[in-house]
Amino acid sequence: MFLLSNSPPLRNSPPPPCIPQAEIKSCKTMRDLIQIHAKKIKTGRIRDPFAAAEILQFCALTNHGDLQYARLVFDRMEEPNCFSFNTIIRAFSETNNQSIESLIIFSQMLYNEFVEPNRFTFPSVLKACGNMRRIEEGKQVHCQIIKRGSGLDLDEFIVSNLVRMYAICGLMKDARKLFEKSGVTRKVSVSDGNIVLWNVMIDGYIRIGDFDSARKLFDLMTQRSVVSWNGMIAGYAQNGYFKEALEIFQKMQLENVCPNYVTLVSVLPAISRLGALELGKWVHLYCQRNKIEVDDVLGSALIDMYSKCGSIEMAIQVFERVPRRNPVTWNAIIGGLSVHGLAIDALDYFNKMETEGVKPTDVCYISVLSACSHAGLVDEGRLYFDQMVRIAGLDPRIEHYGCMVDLLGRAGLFEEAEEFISKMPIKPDGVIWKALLGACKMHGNVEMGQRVAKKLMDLAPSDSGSYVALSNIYASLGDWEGVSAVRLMMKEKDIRKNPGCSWIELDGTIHEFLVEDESHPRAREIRLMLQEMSEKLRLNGYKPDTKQVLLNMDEEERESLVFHHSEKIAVAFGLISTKKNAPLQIVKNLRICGDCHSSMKFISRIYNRRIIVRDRNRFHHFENGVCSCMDYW
DNA sequence: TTAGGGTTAG
Repeated sequence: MFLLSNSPPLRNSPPPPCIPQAEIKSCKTMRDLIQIHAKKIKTGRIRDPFAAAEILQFCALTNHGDLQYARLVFDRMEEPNCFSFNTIIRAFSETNNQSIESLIIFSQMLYNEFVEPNRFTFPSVLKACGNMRRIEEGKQVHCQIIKRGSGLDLDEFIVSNLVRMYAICGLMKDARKLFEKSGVTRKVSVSDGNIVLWNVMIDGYIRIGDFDSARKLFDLMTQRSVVSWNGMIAGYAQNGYFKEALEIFQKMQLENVCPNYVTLVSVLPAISRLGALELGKWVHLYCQRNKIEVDDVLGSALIDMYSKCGSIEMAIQVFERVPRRNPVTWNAIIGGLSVHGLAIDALDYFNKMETEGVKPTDVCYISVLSACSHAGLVDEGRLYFDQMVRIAGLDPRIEHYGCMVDLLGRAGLFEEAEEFISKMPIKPDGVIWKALLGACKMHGNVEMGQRVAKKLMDLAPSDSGSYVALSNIYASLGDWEGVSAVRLMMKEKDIRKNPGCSWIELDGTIHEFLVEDESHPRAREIRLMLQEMSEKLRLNGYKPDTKQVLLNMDEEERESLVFHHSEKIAVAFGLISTKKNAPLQIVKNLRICGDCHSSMKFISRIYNRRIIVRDRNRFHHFENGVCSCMDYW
């Protein structure tokens, strides 16, 4: 309900004196405001432009306001002054998807003979143009600024918003010109207003993917605000430069800059991807010590961090304490349980979510189907897929089809899987065929394996994955001729296997290892540990599995090679660097190999260690000679 | 004024 006067304002009678401002300042809700507004309409005081402007400001710009109401207040103003125009333009420029209103009102302002846009008008108008990526309108506004003179083009707010507009639209050359013209690059030190300009430029470079230029500017800054740090961290983290994101985050601590809410939400995904649990725990503690509220967004990031860093127990704990849960929060926990192989729990949480009235999203169904597939729950998987389509009315995406093919393939239902693919309304991608190929390898289905590998090779001729998988199928059946043929093909086409890489975090530092890696400062001790491990494992009945080695070498060399796989080096380093019985956590960029998987089982028993390996697809919790995946991965 | 987030098949 809008309490707006329907009677036309009396033009000739002067408005009564304005009521004290404190009345509106004490408003806490729209309800309070509406009461005062009604009173002003009744007494005629609304005709005082200052009183009306004050009402407008509350509705348009405060947290408890209502922009729709503000628009009606503005439209009813008989002669809106410059202040009111600026207020409403600013309010719309800051509201998602409504920036166009700012431009419409701005053009009304240009036609209004009683008001002139001023230095407070242009920043918002430029912001609106930037938000909508309307560079043509933006350039026209830029012309207006120059044409009107009065030093508008030197105003720091206008300049920074001009630079922002060009930067956000990707026109970095124009942004750079203005940036350099502003003189900030010539100043010895960066002052509180200039930082904004630098930040805007950094953000612009990151948006166009020019990380070198962004970093150069960042490094040149003699003073930075938390926004400068956040910009670099979020930029790196969202574009896959996880190590760089952590490096900046750590540099930030060294320079005694306090991270804020945005910093933490931005850095957590990088921590998750790298599996840096210690750092993740530090972030969580930092929230608690500095009273940074763990809301649904930060909570989701923490849940994801704990689950991706191997601590599903902590992920559950954070989930239970989050004050409100949105679909992403639910997805984070369900996805976490799923990659840890806790399919039943994942399905329990899914049901809980539905009971609480939260509608599952398509992303959630991906986690649920993936959980079913890893646990071999074929019937449940079929049921959920059906539920998603028929009841939830969601269109399956390629990821859902991928899960289903994986589910059917792992269960050995080859015909059903192939038929499923043939009926897909979307063209199957490489991942779909890889899922089926993986199933062929698992069940030794050479005939289908060859066909699928051929399809994959046509689809992505330079991707080593299909060649490696086909070679592994031959190898698992002892067909060495087949293995050599694939090897020859790879050699002819100069296709190389992606190098495996594993890492382990100790005291907040990430130690990375490649196969046969000797580059670590403690390489000698690691080598001795690997020898000791090899002897102890053999004494306990371990037999090396060298089937998956692609290279042409004799058996002894093959055995040595598999024993120097990156994940084993990481474990050896963990064993010599941590206290007795302490759990070890390893992250690997590819899937764990069969030999490493069986070795980890032995190591967990012989050395009495819990070993958690996160591979490309999921978690393996090794304890007392058993893996949580039950060898089904 | 500037940055503004989290979840996703193999």
